[in-house]
Amino acid sequence: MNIQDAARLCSLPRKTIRYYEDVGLVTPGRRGNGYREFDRSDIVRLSFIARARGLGFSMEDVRGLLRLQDNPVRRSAEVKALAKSQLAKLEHKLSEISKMREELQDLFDACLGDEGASCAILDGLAQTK
Amino acid sequence: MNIQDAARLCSLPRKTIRYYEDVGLVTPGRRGNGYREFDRSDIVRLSFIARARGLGFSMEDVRGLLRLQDNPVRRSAEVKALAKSQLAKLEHKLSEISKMREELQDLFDACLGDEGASCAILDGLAQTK
DNA sequence: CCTAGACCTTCCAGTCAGTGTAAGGATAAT
DNA sequence: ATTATCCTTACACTGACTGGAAGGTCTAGG
Repeated sequence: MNIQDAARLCSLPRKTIRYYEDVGLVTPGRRGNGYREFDRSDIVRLSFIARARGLGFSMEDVRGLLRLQDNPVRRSAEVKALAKSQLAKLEHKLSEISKMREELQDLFDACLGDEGASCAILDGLAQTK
Repeated sequence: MNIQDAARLCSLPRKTIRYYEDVGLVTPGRRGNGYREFDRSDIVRLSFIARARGLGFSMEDVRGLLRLQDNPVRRSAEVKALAKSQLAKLEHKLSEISKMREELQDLFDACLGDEGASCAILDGLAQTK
């Protein structure tokens, strides 16, 4: 299977698949003409990566997850620890962004949004508290 | 005032202040010896940028906000429009990350996290749905 | 006057996870 | 044979900084 079909099957851009090969996450075979040849196991691996990235895992973490996935004597506790750390990161981000939204919403609500120059948002940003 | 004191007053790393000058957001004066000289208005401007960045505005947006701040005949409606778009971005991010967390939490809960190799998290990532 | 340490400067490279583009080779359909 | 669509590599760029090297300046103490 060529890269285009692989891309369709794992829902990743071709460029991204080449990049993942560059950084050593996948090693599809090569045909005589230099074309990459993707088989079923490459697609499974790429989909695994895509899903892990979709949960926000860093490339470094994905590497760890793949290492565990490839290791038949892994301990699921180790996987769970990675997941826990990632959950914490997601929750941290959520609270950060949620705080930003609240602050911005307050400024937004205080701003008249009319044709005048006076603006509570700019005032809020400029204030030397 | 030298850059170190400026950095303290606006709560930004020195490196970041130099970067903001590089990209044209601030233009502190220069002394005879080549050192930057920050005055009160530079600090206000840097704090403005820091606060806007803290609300998640992109550098591009910050540029727009500064342009409006500098323009005495601005319409506050324009500022409010920027804020609205930023609020929408924050909410989009929140829902994305919230979805990630939910999915990951489900896998996390299903994983035994013991000394065995069987792992619901890896299975969830590997499944070819 | 000299020196040590703490400032300051510029410039270049690296981060993360890709994405865009150019130049060129291979294959498939007509 | 031609055209269109694939495929390849290599390099540059993104955002928003951050780190480090190499070198100039300033201040305090001896």
